[in-house]
Amino acid sequence: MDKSHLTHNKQNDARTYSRESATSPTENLYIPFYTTEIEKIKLKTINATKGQILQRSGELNTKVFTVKSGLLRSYSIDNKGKEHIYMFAPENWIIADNCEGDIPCDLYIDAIEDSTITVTEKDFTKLTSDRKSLIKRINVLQKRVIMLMSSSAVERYQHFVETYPDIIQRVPQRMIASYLGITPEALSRLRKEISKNK
Amino acid sequence: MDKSHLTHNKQNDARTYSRESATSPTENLYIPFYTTEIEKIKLKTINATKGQILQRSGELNTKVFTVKSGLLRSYSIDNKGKEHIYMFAPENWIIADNCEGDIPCDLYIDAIEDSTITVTEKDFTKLTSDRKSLIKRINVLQKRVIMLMSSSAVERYQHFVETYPDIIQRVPQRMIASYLGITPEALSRLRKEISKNK
DNA sequence: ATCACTTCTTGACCTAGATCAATGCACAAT
DNA sequence: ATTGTGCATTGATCTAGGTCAAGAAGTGAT
Repeated sequence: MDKSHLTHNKQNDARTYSRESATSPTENLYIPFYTTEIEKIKLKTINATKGQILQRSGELNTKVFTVKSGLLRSYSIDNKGKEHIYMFAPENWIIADNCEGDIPCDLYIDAIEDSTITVTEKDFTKLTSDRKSLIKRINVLQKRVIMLMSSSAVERYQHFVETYPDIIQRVPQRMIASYLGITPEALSRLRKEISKNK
Repeated sequence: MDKSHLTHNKQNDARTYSRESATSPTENLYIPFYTTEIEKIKLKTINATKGQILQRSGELNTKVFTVKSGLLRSYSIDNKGKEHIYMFAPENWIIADNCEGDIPCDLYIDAIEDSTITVTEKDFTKLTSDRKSLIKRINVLQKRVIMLMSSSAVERYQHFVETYPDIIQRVPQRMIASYLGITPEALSRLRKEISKNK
């Protein structure tokens, strides 16, 4: 039996791998919403050791982290205590929760490797309205990704009902199902369950 | 047995429901990336009848649709022919595929109700670099949402391997699993299957 | 009124992936 | 060398949700 995948040594490979090559600036897809020209407020550089937490879910006025070396990740923790990784951020990537100034963030951010990071303040006063819209949109998508990873169909349905009560009235159920990522049959049964339990 | 949920009449409810109230401008989370000031190029207003397709997956130079009345949706179709709705767009919402000018789009857009829509051209030449970054980010999230809804764990893993070969080398498998939305055990088994079948 | 069409529901069965528990392994600290 | 710790693997079993097929009920057109 082929066991080559069992003996693959991650750490050694990493050392011989060019860390810059796979994430060229033009391929940097993780930039959340600032450019370096505008928001150089309270910029500082810090070192984080492996496992160090830089941001916790529920915090306010979260920062924007630019990874100089090392590797960060952002993740949420569901009601069963399970982690769901939202993204990884290697060298030259930017990572942050896109929550607005006075809204508690959803994500934890910590260091997977010892890392050097620059930290910047968010400054919403300098954002144009279209960039604010974009950020809102990213936020909605962030929540949707996390829900798809961590919530049951029932939870996703209930969230949809609360968030878009008007849409429910106007589209056939099979489309709601399609939006939620389940079949119409599953949605039908799930609605029956919900109406039974109240 | 309670059958009230069975006799609920969607259409009649919709008529007595204020369509404006639930989607006030400040709550508009679907704006993709333009504001009305900048991109008023080739703006025209069209009427679409229920079921009419405004955009197909694979098309280039797709437009931005602003819904004046009615209801649109965007969706992808997977390799089994199944539709996955990415978003709904009722009155005053903006809907588009965020694909860049010369890249074929992923989404279909059609009318769920008879609708009146204004159509605008995308103009990437007028975008600042940070807005381009934001759009790219939205694009990545769009793909991730669609993948979470329509692809198996194996497909999502293979996509991850291709997209982030460097990350694979640097993080423990349980974190890849967490990113993919599956358990470490499932990832282990799935990798075994893949290595067996080649 | 009737026919065609679509949506929703329900039942029976299936499957991808989850859960739980045990084992083996690499690596770090002593 | 040994003990601990975290990670990957494997097996056994469970379950949320999928698939397939058959009705029921609403809607629209003629």
